[in-house]
Amino acid sequence: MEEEMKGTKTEEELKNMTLKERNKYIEPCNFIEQEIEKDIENKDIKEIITRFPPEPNGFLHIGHCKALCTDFYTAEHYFGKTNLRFDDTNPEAEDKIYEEAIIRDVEWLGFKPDKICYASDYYLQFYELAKKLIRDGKAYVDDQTAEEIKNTRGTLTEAGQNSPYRNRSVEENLDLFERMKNGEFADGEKVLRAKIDMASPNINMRDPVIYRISRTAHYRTGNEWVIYPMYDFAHPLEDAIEGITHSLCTLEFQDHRPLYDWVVQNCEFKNPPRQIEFARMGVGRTIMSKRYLKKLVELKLVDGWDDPRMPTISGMRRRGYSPEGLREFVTRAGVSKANSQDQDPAALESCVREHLNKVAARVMVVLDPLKVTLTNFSEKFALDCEIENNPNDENAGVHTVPFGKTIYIERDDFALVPPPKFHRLKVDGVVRLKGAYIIMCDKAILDENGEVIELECHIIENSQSGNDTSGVKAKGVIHWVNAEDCINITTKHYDYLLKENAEFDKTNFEEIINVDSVKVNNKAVAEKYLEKIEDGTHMQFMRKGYFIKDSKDKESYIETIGLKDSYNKN
RNA sequence: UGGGGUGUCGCCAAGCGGUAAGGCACGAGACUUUGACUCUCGCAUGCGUUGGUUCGAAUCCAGCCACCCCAGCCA
Repeated sequence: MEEEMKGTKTEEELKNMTLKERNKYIEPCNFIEQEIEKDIENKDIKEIITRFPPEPNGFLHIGHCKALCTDFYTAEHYFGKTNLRFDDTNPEAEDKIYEEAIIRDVEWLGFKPDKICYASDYYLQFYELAKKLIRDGKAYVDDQTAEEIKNTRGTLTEAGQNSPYRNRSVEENLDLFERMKNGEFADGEKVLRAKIDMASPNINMRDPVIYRISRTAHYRTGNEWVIYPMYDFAHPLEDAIEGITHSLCTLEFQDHRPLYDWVVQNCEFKNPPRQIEFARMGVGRTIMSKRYLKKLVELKLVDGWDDPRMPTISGMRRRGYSPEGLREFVTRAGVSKANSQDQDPAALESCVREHLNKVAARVMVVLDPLKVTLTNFSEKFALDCEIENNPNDENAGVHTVPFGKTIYIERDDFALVPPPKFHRLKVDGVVRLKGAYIIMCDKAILDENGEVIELECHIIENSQSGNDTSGVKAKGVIHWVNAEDCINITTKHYDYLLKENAEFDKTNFEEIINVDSVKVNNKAVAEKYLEKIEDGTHMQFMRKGYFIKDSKDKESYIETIGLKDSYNKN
């Protein structure tokens, strides 16, 4: 009965319902939503609120896009909200430039946060809550060094030992913590620890450090604080303070969940957020570790965080990937708890092509030109060839290319010794020039090395595109450029960042990266229309691939991704 | 050898006791003035493994096996 009711309501009707009523009509689309559905049934939740909580210590990459989609789409599905929250609790690593890049990327991807907030917004509350834990006998100041704490934490199979400072009085702890805050101690001299259980099989529960001293200036709060809360303390509180109902994170935080719940409970929040973990998404033939992406940038092995080979959102944007393509990729990948392998880059590329095929402006560009002289060209063959701007968009219109006596075709569209099933140009063979005439090749002119340097062809009478009465059938259609009416351009082609079959394992970094992964081509010629196309427009160089003008180097065109090619594959 | 997780086609992934969705990749064909796009067809007698329960198991139970995560004053 309920099943039948699902999907029978309009957006508007659903919007006006309470979460519980709406629950009957909304179909969960992954295991997280199945859990949310149960929570809506069993708890008193008014609105689903999630958060995307990056640390501003690097640029977002395609893996973050998965988290972004999971956070935003989940909330959206339940007509809820999502906060963009910077988890800025470690002043040593964080910077404004990363914050700005993240905001830019989130926006570009099309996500609209309900609000933008910062862990540092709550520093005072964290501090007060820490004092509450101390007053309740649930936290203590530890004088041990980092080394000592490490040595008494125990191992995976042995329990840890209690700190000698574990049983200080509330008064002493309060005093010491106050003095930590006031800067009376050196960095690392003291920490605040939660008093939980040094014998817990879960190492995260063995009196975790929740506050430390650091005099590094924070990029937002400057030197206002010298004590900083640790992730495990701050994160659950950030969620609770913002009223987050579902705190979605990756699998490696599963072991932190008991601590997360401990913090929320002991700080006495009445509507505790629920942490749910899902699998990270990786992509093959690239590096996704933030640390190593940073290294690529620092060692100048790439042209910054937005190098078109980078798996960063900025890099993919510069390369010409579209937000639609990226979001579709993540959606297709799905959400699960399985520790799965990397996605095949072909899956990403498929999504990128799919969207670009719908929107790209078509233009004729010859990447590797071969001169063709049309020996019988005369005024009667003069023609403004019409080229559709986008066959997938009826409103896109056409542009024209003047036909002429001398043209360029793609070098590999001609073969002296044609392989089987080659239906492009060969001596005594015919081919159609896209939007123009069918031509026949009479002669190939070679240089002293036997390289073809020019072709002499003639135009077949009455073979004009759209008005062909010649009776001649050409199997192939090739693109071309008028030598009298073209521009020279530079194109850049990129290979994968990682060598084939190379597995990134953090020790072989320099050997596995593909150092020759950029190829610059200065020979390309394009129809003049290319100049009229606005910067930032996705283009398809017909029969070749999708390109976009480089936003950094305006003199060149970046190949976003090649077209599929079932001929050259064989 | 402690704890927390996961194992379904080459890859991702549905499935929630009634007899293996879908996407990518791949293969065959149709169409095509982009060898693109689109379309059609094919692609797990099998769900880590071994037993058990059941009329019936990928789904429930038990035992094995494999892999991932955890011993930062990082997040």
